Amino acid sequence: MTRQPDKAGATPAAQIPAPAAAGRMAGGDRRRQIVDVAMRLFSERGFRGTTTKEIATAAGVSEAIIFRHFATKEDLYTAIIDHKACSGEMADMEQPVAEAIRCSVAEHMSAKDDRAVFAHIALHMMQHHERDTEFLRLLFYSALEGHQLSRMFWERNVRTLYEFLGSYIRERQRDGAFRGADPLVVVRAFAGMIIHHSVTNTLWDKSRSLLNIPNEEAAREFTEILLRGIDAGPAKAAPARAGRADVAAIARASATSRRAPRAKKGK
Amino acid sequence: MTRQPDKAGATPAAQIPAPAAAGRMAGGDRRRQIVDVAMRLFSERGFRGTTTKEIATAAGVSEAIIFRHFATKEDLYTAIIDHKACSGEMADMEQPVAEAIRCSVAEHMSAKDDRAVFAHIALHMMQHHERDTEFLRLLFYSALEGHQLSRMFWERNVRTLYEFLGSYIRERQRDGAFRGADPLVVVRAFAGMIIHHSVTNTLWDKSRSLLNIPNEEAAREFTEILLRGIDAGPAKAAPARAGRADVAAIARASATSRRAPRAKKGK
DNA sequence: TTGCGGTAAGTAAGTACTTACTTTTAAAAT
DNA sequence: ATTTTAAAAGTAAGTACTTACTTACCGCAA
Repeated sequence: MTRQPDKAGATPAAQIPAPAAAGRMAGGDRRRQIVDVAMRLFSERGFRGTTTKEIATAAGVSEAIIFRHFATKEDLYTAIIDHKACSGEMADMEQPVAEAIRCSVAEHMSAKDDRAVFAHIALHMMQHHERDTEFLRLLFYSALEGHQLSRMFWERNVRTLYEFLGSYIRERQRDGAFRGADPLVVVRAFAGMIIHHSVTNTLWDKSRSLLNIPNEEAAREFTEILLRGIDAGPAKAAPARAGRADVAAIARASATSRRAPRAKKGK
Repeated sequence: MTRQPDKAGATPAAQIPAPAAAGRMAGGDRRRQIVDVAMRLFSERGFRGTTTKEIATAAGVSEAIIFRHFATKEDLYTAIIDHKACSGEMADMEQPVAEAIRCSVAEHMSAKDDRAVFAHIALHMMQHHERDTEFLRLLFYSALEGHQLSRMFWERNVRTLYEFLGSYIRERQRDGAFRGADPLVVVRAFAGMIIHHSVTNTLWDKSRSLLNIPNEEAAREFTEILLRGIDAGPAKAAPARAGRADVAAIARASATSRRAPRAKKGK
């Protein structure tokens, strides 16, 4: 098996996607364009999987000008973070939560219209994910590759969402509208439905071959499940206590048989 | 900024993690060991981010040995898939669903003990994810990098889960135990809670700083939310119809203002 | 003695980053 | 209005090193 001349057998696609801008550009514009191109490529192939040459070609310039604008490839990444964190007036990274809050969710909250509150948040998140697939992929690559972006997003966004929704749930629990349950677990359940749905759609089932529903329907159904799920109801006790005991039982059982396959090499 | 002598400033960790086996090995053993090591490294740094040199060093052999066993790096990846798909009697890739089905879930199903059914599946999946973090990361890298592994897993595992749980839900709907709702959406909601919880724990919040609960508790609460969420109940109509109409409204509203930022460069 | 597990030392094509040099542009000096 | 100037935009061709993969050659047990 002799070596093939073009070694890019792995991913030959997206090689010369857009020679882009032709003429000379003002410094700031070029810089922004490079960040834009880099973001796209990093989201497609990851930080390690993207070469500075590819970025240069896609931006329609020589490699050297990338290093005129950014000292290192690493710096390009942090530039992306800055760009996302504070690009003008619409900070992308705070959009999903912050905008949702501002945009009418707050009033629904004071009106205690639970369905409207949760459905709005769900729909907003889904629409955001659908529109900015690039960013979702970037986030996952970032988490896997251990870059700052994911940590920053987690602290700024996810934490905020948990606190925000969590405190609303606590309030409604005090109202007697929701049953007693750890609000953070409830938020995780809700966020899980939404985010997993988005991730599935953008990462695994792009063709929607398994499940193809419009965002509004998904948001409505997820909200319905969650709200019925945490509804205080007419003091209805959990019918089957067997389930609980049983879960604990199999937990114990399989905890013992943990060390079976992976014990082979020291350390 | 002069070039540093060791350029590995990006990720200096895990460079010489395990020189591993010393002496000569039988062909088959060595092969399996290499696959094992490669799997670990691919899950940590991705396919593109892992060099054959690193794999060789971690396996305690020279690089040439790797290419004696596997024609290309790509081949190593497919070997991982084969290893996962049909390693002896316990096919790892079919474990989460298939084993859960065999192991007592089936009886709970025929007994129509919904809580036991869902809690068992949830707990089983979570435990599997927790034990095999490596595989979870591998799956995500695979999805992002566009390798076969993720597609194969999706077809073999996720599809099965959806069909399996979906048909049970349909059955219970016919029984009048569950309210009418798209079973696939319900499965997505449930799987979302579980998988997002696992993914969060292994990818984003490893320290559990946001939410730290044992798997059994998470499984129990997620099950509770889902089952109450789809319970047929005493024919209780959805209280606030406002939520539904409203969701459709904001969907329409934001659909118009879609093309704002990303319209700049042609393709 | 031969087949197999193993290695040292390549090789060609990347890979991040530099250097030395040319062109464009826009404002200050004439 | 023209010339000067100088900063900034740009390039071609490196540099030092990595990377996937090869070749030629060991040593040892059956």
